[in-house]
Amino acid sequence: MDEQIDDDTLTDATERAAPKHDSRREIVEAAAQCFMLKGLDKATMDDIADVLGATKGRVYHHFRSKNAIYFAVYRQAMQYCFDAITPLISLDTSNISKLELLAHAHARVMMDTLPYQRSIRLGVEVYLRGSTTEAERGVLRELITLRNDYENFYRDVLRAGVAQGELDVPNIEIASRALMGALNGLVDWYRIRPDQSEGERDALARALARAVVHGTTG
Amino acid sequence: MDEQIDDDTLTDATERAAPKHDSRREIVEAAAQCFMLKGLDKATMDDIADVLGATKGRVYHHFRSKNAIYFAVYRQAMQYCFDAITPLISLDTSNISKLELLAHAHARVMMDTLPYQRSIRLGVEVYLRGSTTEAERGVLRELITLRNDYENFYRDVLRAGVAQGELDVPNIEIASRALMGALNGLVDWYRIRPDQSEGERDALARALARAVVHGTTG
DNA sequence: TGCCCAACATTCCGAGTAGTATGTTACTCT
DNA sequence: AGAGTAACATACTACTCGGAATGTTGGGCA
Repeated sequence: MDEQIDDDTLTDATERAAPKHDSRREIVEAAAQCFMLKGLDKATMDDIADVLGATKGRVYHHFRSKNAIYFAVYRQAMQYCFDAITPLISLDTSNISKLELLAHAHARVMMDTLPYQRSIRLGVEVYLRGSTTEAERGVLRELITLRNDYENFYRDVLRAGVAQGELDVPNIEIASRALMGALNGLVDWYRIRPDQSEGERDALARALARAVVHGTTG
Repeated sequence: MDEQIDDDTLTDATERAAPKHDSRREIVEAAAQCFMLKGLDKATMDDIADVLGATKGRVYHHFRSKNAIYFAVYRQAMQYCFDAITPLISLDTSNISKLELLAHAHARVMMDTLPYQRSIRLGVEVYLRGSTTEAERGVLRELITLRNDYENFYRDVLRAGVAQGELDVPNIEIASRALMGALNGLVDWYRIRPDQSEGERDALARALARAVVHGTTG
C-alpha cells in the first residue's frame, strides 16, 4: 500500500479525456502566484483559496496536500520549459546558433511563466526535509530527473559544438552550470512591467542569451 | 520611539571594543547552518539553539527576533564578499584579468562561506512580507543597498573594460546580471565534499570564472 | 422525480512555534 | 562579603496553519 504512487500530480498514463473543468489548473496557477509572492511556507492554503475566491474545501478536493500542489507547480514549470525548446532541438543549424536559440527560448519562458519558475526556485529540495513521505520523495526525485533531462539538452549542444570546433568549452559541466545559472537568475531580478512591450521583452531575452553564450569578450 | 534603530545587527558606529565573547558570532554561524539545511521558515529557534547545545534563552538574549538573526547572517555574508574583493579592486591590471580575479574570488567565497550564501539566497525579499516592522524593512533596504554596492564593483570593471576596448559588452546591466547569476548559482549545485582538496576547489572556482567571463566561444 | 455524486463550503482540532516571563548561576566590582 | 548584572536555562502563552470531518448544493441519469 505504500507503493501507491501519487497520481495527484497528473499521472501521465491516465491523461484526462475530459477537460476536467480545469479547476485543477486554476488552483495550480493560483498557487504559483502565492508561492511567488509569499514564499513556499508563508503562502497558506487559505491564501491560495482566496485568490480563487474560494475556500480550502475546493483546494483539498483536488489536491491531498500542500506538497502535492507544489509538485504540480513544479511539473507545470518544467512542462513550459520543455514546450519551449523541443521545437528547437531538431533544428539543423550550427551548434552555436542553436545554443543561442535555446538560451533565448529559456529566457522567454522565465519571463512568460514567472510565477511558476520563481516557485520552483524557492528552495526546492530544501523545502522538503524529513516532513515528506517516501512516496512524495519519489515524486520529487522524478522532478529532479526531469530537470536534469532538460539541462542535458544544453550539455548535448555544448558537446557537439566542441566536437565540431564551433565552441571553446574546457569543462562542459561547469559551463552548463554557469549557463543555467545566468539564465535562471533572470527570475530573481526580472520584474513584470505592464508598460513594456512584447518587443522589449524579446530584446531583453536576446541580450541575455547573447551575454551567456558569448560572455564579456564578445 | 519607533525611530529606535535596530542595533542588534552590529551598529557600525558602536563597534564592540571587547570581543563580546563571540557568542553572537556563534549564534549567527549556527543560524546560517540551520537556514541552509532546513530553509528560513522550517529552521526554528530551537534548531539554532540545539546546534549550539543551548536553549532559546541564549539566542533571545542576544537577538530580539528571528528576523534580526537573519539580518545578521545576511550582513555577515556580504561582509565575506566585500573582504574577498576589496584587495582586488585597487589592483593595476587589465580590466579583463581583473574581472577574472573578481569572479574567481567570488566563486571562492561562495564555496568557503556556503551556509551564509545559501541562506541569503533562500527568498531574501520574499521571506519578509508584511510580517515585518517598518524598522526591519529599513534594515532590509540597507542590506539590499549593500548588495547593489557590491555588484557595482563588477559593473565598474565592465564599463572600464568596454571604454578601453578590452571587453565587448553591449549591455552592462544585462551582462552584470548574467555574471552574478552564474556565479551565485554556484551555491545551488555546489556540494562540500570532504575528499576534495584545496587545489580542486580553486580549480573549480577558476573554471567557473573563466566560463562566466569568456562564455562558450572562448 | 428521486437518487447519487462531484464539487465545493463550513467547522473544528491539534501540532508546532515565535516570543515572553521568570528563574538560576557565576562572575565582577567595590 | 554582598550587591549587581551578564549570560544563560526553564516554563509558559498565544497564535497560526495544515489537514480532516462533516455539511450543502446543483446537475446528470435511470
